[in-house]
Formats: sequence, C-alpha cells, structure tokens
Amino acid sequence: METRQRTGQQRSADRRRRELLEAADRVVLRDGPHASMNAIAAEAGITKPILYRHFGDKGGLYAALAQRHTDALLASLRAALDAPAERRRRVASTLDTYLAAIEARPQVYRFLMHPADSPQGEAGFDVGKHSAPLLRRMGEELAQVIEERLDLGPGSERLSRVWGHGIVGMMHAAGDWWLGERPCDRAELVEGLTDLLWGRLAAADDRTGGPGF
Amino acid sequence: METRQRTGQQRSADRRRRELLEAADRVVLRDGPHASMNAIAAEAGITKPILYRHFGDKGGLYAALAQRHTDALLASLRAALDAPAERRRRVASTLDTYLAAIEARPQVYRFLMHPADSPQGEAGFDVGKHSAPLLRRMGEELAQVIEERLDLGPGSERLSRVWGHGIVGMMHAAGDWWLGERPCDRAELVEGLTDLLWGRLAAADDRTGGPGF
DNA sequence: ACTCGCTGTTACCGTTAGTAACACGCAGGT
DNA sequence: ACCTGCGTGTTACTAACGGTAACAGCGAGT
Repeated sequence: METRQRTGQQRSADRRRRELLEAADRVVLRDGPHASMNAIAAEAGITKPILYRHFGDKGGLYAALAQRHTDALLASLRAALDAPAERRRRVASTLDTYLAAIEARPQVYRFLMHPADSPQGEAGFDVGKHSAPLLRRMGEELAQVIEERLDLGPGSERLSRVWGHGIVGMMHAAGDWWLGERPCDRAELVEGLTDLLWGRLAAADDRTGGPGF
Repeated sequence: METRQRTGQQRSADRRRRELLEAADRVVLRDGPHASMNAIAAEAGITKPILYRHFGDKGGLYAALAQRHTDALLASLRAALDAPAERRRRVASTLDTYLAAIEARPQVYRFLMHPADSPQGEAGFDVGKHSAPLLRRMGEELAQVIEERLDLGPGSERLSRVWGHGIVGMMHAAGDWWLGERPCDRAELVEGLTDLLWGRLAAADDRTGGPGF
C-alpha cells in the first residue's frame, strides 16, 4: 500500500535528489573530498537538514555520489574488456581506458579512491571494509571476466579473484603514482604494465650477466 | 649557538617525545586511526597542548607515528628482497613477508594505509600527494632493487619504477582484499600472485578451447 | 476542509582540532 | 641569593564540523 504510492511527489523527490547530487558533485570536484555538508547545502541553495533527509548521513551522500561515478567508469572498463581483440590488446586497452579516465578527471578519481572515513568505525577488525569500494568492485568485475574467459585449471574461481584484485591494484597504484609525478606518457605506462603482466619480470636477464644465483 | 645547546633538557625532550609516540601508538592500535588527540593525551597521562608542542598538529603526530612502522616494515621487506635465492623465490618470499606483517597487525596496517586526511587539504590538484606514503616508499624501494638487479634494456629507469609501483599496488590490493575476506590461506595467495607476475595470464588457454576467437 | 508528504527553516547539541594564557620547576650565569 | 630561560604542565577557550530537534508553509488527493 505505502510502497506503491507514486503520488507525483515521489517523482519530484527523485528529481530533487538528483539535483542535490549534482550540486554535491560540483562542490566535491571543486573542494575535494573534505567538502562540508554546509558547503554542499549552500551550493544547492538550501540548508543541511534537507541533505540529511535525503541521504541519511554524510556516508550516504558520498556513497550515492560514488556509485554514479563508479558505475560510469565500470561501464567503460567493461566495454574495453569485452572488445573483440586478442588478449594482450584487450588488457592494454582496459588499462588505457582506466588511466585516461583518471587523467581526465583527477578530482573524481581522488574522491572515489580516498572516500574519507566512516565517522565511528566500529573500532577495529573490519580492515578495508570501508576503504575503497571502487577498487573492490573493479577487482570482482575483473575476476569474473577472467574466470569466464580463461581456463585456469582447478581452483580457478579463487585464482581468478586473486588475479582480479591484484591486477586492479597494480593498475591503481601505478596510476596514482603516474598521475602524481607524470614520469612518462600514458602509452608508455600502459606498455610497461602490460609487459609486466606478460611475464617480462620472469624473463628478464640478471644485470650481472651470469644466469646463476 | 642555540642549536648546539644539548643542555640535557634536549635529551629529556627527545625521550619524552618517544614516550608520547609510544602512547599514541597504543591508542591508535586500540581505537583505530580515528583516535582523538584528547584520547592520545589521556593515554600519555597529559593534556592536549603538549602533544601540539611536540608534533605541531595531528598530521605531524601521525607522520611521526607512520614513519616508525614504515621503517620497520621496509626493513623486513628489504631483507626478503635481498636474500640469496633465485628470483621467483625472492619475489614469493617478499610477498609473504608483507602479507604476514599485515596479517599479524591489521590495525597498524589500516593506520598506515588510510592515514585519515589533511584537515584542510589545500583544495585540490595534489592528487595522491597525501594519500599513502607507505605505498609510495615501497614502490620506490622496489623500483630501485629492480633497476639495480635486472637488465631491462633502454629506459630501464622508468620501466623499473613503473613495475615497482605496479607490483606494490598489486600486493597491496590483493592483501587488502584477502585480509577482509580471507578466501584462502597465505601460501595460496602468494602462489597465485607470483604466478601472475610470472606470466601465467598470458600463457593461459582460452576457455572456449579454440585459440583464435 | 483535512490530512499527508515533501519542502524548507532556525537553533541547538556533542565532539573535534587547535590555541591562548597562565603557572611550576629546574638548570646555569651573574 | 637572584633572576632568566626553557621545558613541563594546566585550564579555558574558539571555530568548525556532523548531526538533530522543532517548527512552518505548500500542494495534491480524498
């Protein structure tokens, strides 16, 4: 009875929610993840309690905000991952897609990867639970693709998840470092990472020349 | 003239600083990174202003605290990295050392990897500058080892840094996920990651059987 | 006319980082 | 003996933040 209202005010509320999210987006992109609820409310032309009515608390707002961007990013990554090309090309293209995204909008990236903190984090053992949902989602996504595409023998379900999270972490950390220092252009970074994934670390010669040791 | 005092009060001040750091350590390990300055001061048996006299601000305290732990962790990683064994064994052993460390003291790990936030972060463009110093240091450290040990041909300086940060990121993300979900034991994770670095992603067969597409 | 649900407000609370302003004690130089 | 400097410590405060009443208007459906 009460869930099937749709009285027209519901639609208005949804629209309002989207407007508030867009205002929050502007503020967060301008001021970074430390934007205060007051600032966001001011940007939206209203005051705090309305934000709290819509999103519960700051974590709720940030979660809603993050989901939009993660959904968008994940969609484009999925496209690169599913493209009809040979494996190495797909991997390189996915890396490039990710790096292009964080290069184009570093503020969004920073917000997604360092989403502040839970206000009273249960004191303890849930390490990484609130850390970076985007990383987890990307890892799981990639794991799924790996598992359904590759034949990894027994234990493939676990192994694909290890690889998924590992590769995503590699991409993330390298991208973070690259974005901060800009030591080379994007293509070079993509090439280097792909080489790494393709076993060049194991294949490289020792510097001393002799193979032993 | 004034820097060469060493009046004996200096030594006392240094000792005091260390005591305060240890108290802060206890609190952070007990309460997580959200520990308040008041709580830390109380644990040390004093009040806030003294902390501020010693460390400037919360960021200063946290930086000092982080440096101790990162130094310790980096030292043990260096040991594993420099051990006299074949390359794959060294890599696996380094991964295992890291994972054992975060497994043994997840609180420390959480503190180091998610070091709260700068209180008024300069609004903007310094993406990742304040993010995770430990990750950066590990990346640079590994890059150095890679560069001085491996023959990567031209551009080896840049490539080794790409790999250093990439591998560290892989280790970090996989460890974070593993610590949260515990999907397998440590040895299995180490094996999976080492396989990944050894090119098993490139070598694996397609699931559909046919190699083409 | 009346209620329901959404809009919005002002004014407040508790906690936190950070800062005066003040006071004690203990060295050393005169 | 006296004072000066410095490190120790305190209480009491500010400013900002997340979050929460309590209250009021407004438009649509019955």
